[in-house]
Amino acid sequence: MLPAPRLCCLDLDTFFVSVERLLDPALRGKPVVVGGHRGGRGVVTSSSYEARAFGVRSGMSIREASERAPADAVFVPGHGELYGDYSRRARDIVERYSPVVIAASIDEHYLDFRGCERLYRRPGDADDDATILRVVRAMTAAIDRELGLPSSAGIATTRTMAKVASGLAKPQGVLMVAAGAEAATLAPLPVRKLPGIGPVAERRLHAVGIATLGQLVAAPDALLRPVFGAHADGLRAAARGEGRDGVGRERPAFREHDPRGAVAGTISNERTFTEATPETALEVLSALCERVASRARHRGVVAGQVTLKLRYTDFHTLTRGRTIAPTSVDVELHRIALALYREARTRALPIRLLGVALAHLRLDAVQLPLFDGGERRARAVDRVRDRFGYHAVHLATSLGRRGRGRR
DNA sequence: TCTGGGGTCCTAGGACCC
DNA sequence: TCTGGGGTCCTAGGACCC
Repeated sequence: MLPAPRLCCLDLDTFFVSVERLLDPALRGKPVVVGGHRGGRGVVTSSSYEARAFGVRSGMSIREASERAPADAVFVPGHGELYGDYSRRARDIVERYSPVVIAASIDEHYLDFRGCERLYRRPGDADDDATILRVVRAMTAAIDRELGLPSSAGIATTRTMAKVASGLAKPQGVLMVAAGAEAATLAPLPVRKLPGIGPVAERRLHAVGIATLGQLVAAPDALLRPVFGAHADGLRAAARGEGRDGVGRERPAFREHDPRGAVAGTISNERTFTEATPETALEVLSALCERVASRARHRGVVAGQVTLKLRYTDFHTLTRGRTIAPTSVDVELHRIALALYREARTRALPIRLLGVALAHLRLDAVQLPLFDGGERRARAVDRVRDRFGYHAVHLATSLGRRGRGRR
């Protein structure tokens, strides 16, 4: 028996633009570009359908978007702080409709309706599929009514198929792909529409004459194998709409930590310049370390690994990382980042980008939990550590870590 | 298409240990 | 001293996503 379409991808339409329109209703109906001021530097993070009609797309440079967008288009830098709030409010609504909700990104949630059919059934529903479809429509209507945000949803037998369906449903639509209809739904689509096929894979496929997912499914092994090796079979299966069921794992940043205190995810901060002088680079490096250290402390974690990212003006990019005794102290992180920077910077070319990333995060036994009074204490701990070193301050419970933390 | 900033996941080689 | 194989950690790079 075929599995029923019960996995749902709920996607907020042109999310950043929609939030900007809540803040400024005058933006409604106009071409809107979020990401920067007209003519400035940066890239488009979101554009309205009116702007897309002129060829403005996410990821495009603001400069190019400025050339394409009509005169009445509005460019806004965006309100990054607010998007997370609206995302959480959308999630609160979504959670009323399904017991299993996974946040995949700021504007995308996955829901699992398996086993919910009977709970939601109404006399008028023709069958279980109709029940789920009605519930999902009610959910997007609630998001629109309560938050004023448009959204779309796809419902299918696999998470990937649901994602593709939500894209096909936009704007403000709901599309269910019936069990068994996956391959036929995907076949006419360009290969790029399949999650997992990015610019590189797309280029390689085009090079061997494959443009659509239907062609990918039909492609002989001899054509795919030289290009994708062992991935060829998986790629073809994905293009047929086959995949694991279930909604997958929660985003690491939202995931619970494991019993030993390890925390999933990374914390990073980077900055792009047109061309940085060595003095600027050093100043920025210090600022980046302060930022990631501060964010780590607010999350109540220490980092066991620091990675420095460096891009030269010719776009050659390299990373240098080091495993360290876990810390979230600015000066400690800065000392390591500086060493990595000196190690990485072998060329005389000016620098285009600098980044600092923290990984191998774990809960900080010293400053947990980090609420109101806790934050003041953490700051005090930081001050002491800055003067006397990390190991100057430890709770009894964290002393056991010291031996293991050292190399 | 002259290219931000936040991420996740995967691969692959080498070190090191048993 | 030479020869293994497996497991795990570390590091660098790259593809991809929103």
